[in-house]
Amino acid sequence: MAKNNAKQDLKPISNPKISNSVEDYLKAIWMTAQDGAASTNALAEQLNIAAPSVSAMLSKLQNLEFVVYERYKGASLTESGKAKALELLRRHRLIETFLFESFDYSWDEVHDEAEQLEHAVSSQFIERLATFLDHPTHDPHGDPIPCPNGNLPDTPNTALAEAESGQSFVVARLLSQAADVLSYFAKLGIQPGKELKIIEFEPLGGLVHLLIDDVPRALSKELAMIVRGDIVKTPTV
Amino acid sequence: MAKNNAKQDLKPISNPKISNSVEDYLKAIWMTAQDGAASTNALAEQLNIAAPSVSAMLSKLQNLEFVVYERYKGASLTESGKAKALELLRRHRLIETFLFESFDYSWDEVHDEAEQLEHAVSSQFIERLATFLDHPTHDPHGDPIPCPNGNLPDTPNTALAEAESGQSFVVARLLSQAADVLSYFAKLGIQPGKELKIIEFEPLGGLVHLLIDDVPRALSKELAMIVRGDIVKTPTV
DNA sequence: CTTATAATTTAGGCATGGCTAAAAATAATG
DNA sequence: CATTATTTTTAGCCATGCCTAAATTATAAG
Ligand SMILES: [Mn+2]
Ligand SMILES: [Mn+2]
Ligand SMILES: [Mn+2]
Ligand SMILES: [Mn+2]
Repeated sequence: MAKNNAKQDLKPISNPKISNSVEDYLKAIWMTAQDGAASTNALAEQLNIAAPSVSAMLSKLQNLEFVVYERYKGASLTESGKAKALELLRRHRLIETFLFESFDYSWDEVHDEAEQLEHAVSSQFIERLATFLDHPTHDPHGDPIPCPNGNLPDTPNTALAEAESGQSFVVARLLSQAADVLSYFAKLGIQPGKELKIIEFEPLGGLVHLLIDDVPRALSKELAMIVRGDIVKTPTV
Repeated sequence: MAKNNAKQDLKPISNPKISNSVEDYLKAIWMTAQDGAASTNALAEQLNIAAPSVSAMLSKLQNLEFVVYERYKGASLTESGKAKALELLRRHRLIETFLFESFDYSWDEVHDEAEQLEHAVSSQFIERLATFLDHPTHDPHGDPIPCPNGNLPDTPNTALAEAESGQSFVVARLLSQAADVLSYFAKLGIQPGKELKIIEFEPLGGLVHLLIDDVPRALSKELAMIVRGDIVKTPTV
């Protein structure tokens, strides 16, 4: 008859199972500010939660020592908070990879499912999953998967918009979580691994003309900022 | 800026995402009573939740029309409640099968993980999973996996305790969720698919002596009631 | 440097799902 | 059938997270 008698000690022994919400907040802080401070509004926006609720949660996270928070000045992760955030990010991206590779999820479907599953899986599950997938370093969007120790694999990060006429560009990553943006890229055939040939940049509007699978296409500057990768001087033969 | 403005209409349009708790209660009612009525205490026991909490939840389930509930007389599932319960059971058992087959989970580890995951996966995930596993009919414990329409595949259900000296018995199912019981069976090599030879039953204590993988073993009557399967008159050659 | 605007916090609620202690109903027993 | 024992419900709390409306504080403009 053990029941739920945890009652909470003053300093929780160690693993009082962080709630889904707390996990998502920590991840959001990391995504918004990495090592800097994330503002209340930015987090409210990211999480789609009203600002006062965020305010309250930031105080709570401070008590849990996941965050350093000063009123009106935003919150930044402590070491322990950062570790939790990266752990969740690892889970999220491994799950996305799995859904994409093994379950034929489309590119813009993986995120929502992973957003839920990330909270439900055990660490045993995650390590078995990593093994099953042969320890991938990047997810289907090209985002780096944090290692168990929190290291982030290197990731090419030159924007397509920074390339020049005549160059080739290998896509490594798409810096967007918006489903409509992602499926638009998918429709164009722009995905990690794909090689693009830049025909030319328009002088003023910033439009870029390029060849995707030998088909001529045009992309706005905004979208060309989202596409990240490497410039290749010597096109593959 | 949609926010969480659902507010709940009088009759919820259709899918206001049932909570984990509600799902677990419905499953517990099904497991405790199938089509009959489950008592408050039985559910409290199953779910490891205090009886007053169960009482409150049963009223709530009645309002949601998942249950017919009369004070002091227990609750029984409505059609809609039963459908939800079987849907969850399907998720649970498919997930257990997956963990066992693809992730090398041991037999007694699958349950706890599935207990969480079952609430987090979408129906898209579940149908992809079913395809991935090639539409299994039974989980690693031999429990039938409900079909999407709620049908339960047939399952051999003769207790080992009902067999007779000299007969062979093919294990199909182990009617227990207790991790210690399951790992004890695992240690003995008793698992779905295994063929046992019954040497003899002790006349009074009910102990059964049998051959498992040609090794002589003894099993108590209690355990022999948990092992379910088919009696085979003609041992395989 | 004052005022208008924007960001953030406080105040006050609400829903969900737990708990314990005490009352009430049902079931079992002499 | 009266009394005890068991089961179940009621009453009263609490924690978590979310919300809106109303301060308050910071920031930007004039
Ligand atoms: Mn999430
Ligand atoms: Mn991703
Ligand atoms: Mn569950
Ligand atoms: Mn099972």
